[in-house]
Amino acid sequence: MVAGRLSRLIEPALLYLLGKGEAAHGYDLLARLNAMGLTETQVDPGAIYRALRQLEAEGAVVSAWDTSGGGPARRNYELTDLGRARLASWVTVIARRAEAMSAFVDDARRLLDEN
Amino acid sequence: MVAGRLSRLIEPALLYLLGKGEAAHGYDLLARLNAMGLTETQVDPGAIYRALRQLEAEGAVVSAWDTSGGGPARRNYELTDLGRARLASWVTVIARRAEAMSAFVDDARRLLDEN
DNA sequence: TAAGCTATATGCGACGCACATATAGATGGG
DNA sequence: CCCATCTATATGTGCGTCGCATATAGCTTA
Repeated sequence: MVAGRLSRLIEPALLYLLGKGEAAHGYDLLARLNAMGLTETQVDPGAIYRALRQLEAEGAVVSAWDTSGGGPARRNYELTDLGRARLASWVTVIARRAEAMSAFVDDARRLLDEN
Repeated sequence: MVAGRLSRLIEPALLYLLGKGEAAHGYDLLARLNAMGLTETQVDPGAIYRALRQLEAEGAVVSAWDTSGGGPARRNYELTDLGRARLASWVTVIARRAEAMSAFVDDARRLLDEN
């Protein structure tokens, strides 16, 4: 019942992973994002691909097909300067929210412990 | 551009405020919720009233009309045991998410500082 | 009596996902 | 050789949570 969504963490997480500079196509990012444990459930592939395309439409990333390796073609993504700036914006927002949430948790725990 | 939604913080915040036991009708909760600073923008009254009614439908709160005071009638809300349990569930979820977000912020800041 | 505050409520639409499904190239086993 | 499976990208659809607008109505004050 009580679940809690991702609430727009996919986008900043993708920007972060791309900022780390390793090979970066969607399917790989999907695995790495799941490994980060930011999310409570497995991340939906559809959400990844859509987020990447929107980020590209906004100029935060650029992509290029890679047909060199075996298997189906990969769309490789790279972070732009605008993308780095976008990540920085996200960080301040998320930091503020994390702090507010921690404070709330402390208050609520105190209340619950009172009984 | 970079905004970040409430991501389901209204419901736990309401449960918390009701748990503190003070007079509790929607309009008052609205002001107190805004004072908490949990949200980046002002909370929408519609969201409050809808959340309260849904919580009542789920048995987490109960309400009663109060026509004693001046001004329009107020619908006073009270937390149930089920509501307290619900708040406890939320707290564990939010604590985990806040921790993950803090860790992400640290990592991302380290990455951005590398330049 | 008109404006403004208190108080509750609904309509509508956007956005971000969850779940399902489609496609297709490559690879390995029976 | 063909079927299953893995890799990889992509779209369709629907739902929940708001954000914004609007409606209503009682009471207060100028």
